[in-house]
Amino acid sequence: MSSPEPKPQRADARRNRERIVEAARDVFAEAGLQAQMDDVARVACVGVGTVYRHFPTKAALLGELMATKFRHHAEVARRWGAETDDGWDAFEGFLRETFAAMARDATLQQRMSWTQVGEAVARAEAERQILSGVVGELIERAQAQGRMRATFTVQDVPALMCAVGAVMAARESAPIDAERFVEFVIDGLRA
Amino acid sequence: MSSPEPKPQRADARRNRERIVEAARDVFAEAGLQAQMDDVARVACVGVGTVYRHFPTKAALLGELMATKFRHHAEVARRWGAETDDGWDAFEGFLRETFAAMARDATLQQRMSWTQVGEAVARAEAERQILSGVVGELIERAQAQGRMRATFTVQDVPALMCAVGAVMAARESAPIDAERFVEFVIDGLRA
DNA sequence: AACCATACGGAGAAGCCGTTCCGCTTGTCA
DNA sequence: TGACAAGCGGAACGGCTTCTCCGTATGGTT
Repeated sequence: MSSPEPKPQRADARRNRERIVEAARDVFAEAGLQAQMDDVARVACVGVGTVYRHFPTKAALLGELMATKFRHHAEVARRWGAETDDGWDAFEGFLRETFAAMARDATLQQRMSWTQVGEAVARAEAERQILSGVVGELIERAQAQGRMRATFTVQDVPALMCAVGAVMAARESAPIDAERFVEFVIDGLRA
Repeated sequence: MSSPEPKPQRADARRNRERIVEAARDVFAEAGLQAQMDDVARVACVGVGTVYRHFPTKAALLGELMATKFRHHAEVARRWGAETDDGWDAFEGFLRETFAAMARDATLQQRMSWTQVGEAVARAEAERQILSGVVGELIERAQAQGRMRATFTVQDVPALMCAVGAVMAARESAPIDAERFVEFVIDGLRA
């Protein structure tokens, strides 16, 4: 339908795209949203022009990062769902692993609810829905087995992510124990 | 020692300072941190120069806002502590009232963990410590009466604030039910 | 009323940052 | 190996925002 063969990319172009995404992940993780495109380019050892060839705007680059993140989280959820029979254990495993991943680039995670990032999130909408579906199944199973609060729903997951992300991001500029907070959150979900 | 009589301010200056703070509260609450100093000036019906006369930088203005907020929260905590004998009820009342206040200007609250805001928070450090002291007493009482988890400490309060603030701020750009989240949080603190 | 220190207004300087543009380089394919 | 499309680099543009500067206005005081 859309593009049967979207045309092969030149080898260096593919390599550069890769580098840019990696650099962006590092740079945004460290400096937050106010990191500049020039920084991304420099870290990727590439000109700004090249960055813009691959991602037409900053939001597009951010969008790619978010999509990647959602894909990764969905993968984690799927794995726990497949490997663990107990519904609650699967969900708890997923949550802990995801939170740990967030700790690494909490800054980006926190900013997901931003003005400027609104557009970026929109670009990752497909991935977000997939993630939501997978996690929803985990939750249903845990509740069916009576080990999770019945009032908790998939719609609450973004709030959780948001909260934990904010706490982790804040940790850098304030003496906050994010791990303890995570324990409170998880405890609060048990039946 | 420092300034026995710091010199009286001219009446118009005092009036303008007041106006600026009020305007800043409104403007930042509505547009978040990216609101401009010009906006504040306009809403205050004052020139930018006047804003800068009273607050040498944007961070200083933000700092004043935070200090006010901390003072207010401390006042709320004191009131609940004085009027309510049951330790848990006092703490819960304080939390709920504070969260409700945060809902009104969640944007500002969330951004408290920012690079640029780091400086602003530093300027409100004194107020933060006072607040911390008052809330600490509430917590101790609730725990002494066995109605609150013993593992919870005053140091965890910023995390709570941060988390709830983030969720409330995110609500504007995503379908998140902040009230439900607040219930989870409070439930998680009960003994 | 007359004086002047204090305070005001707002144009614009200074600087930051996303994005564009175009001359040059390089991978690819015949 | 030569030709050319695809891709690259990075100077510079333009918009936006914080902060400065200084001529003007005004509250307070004598």
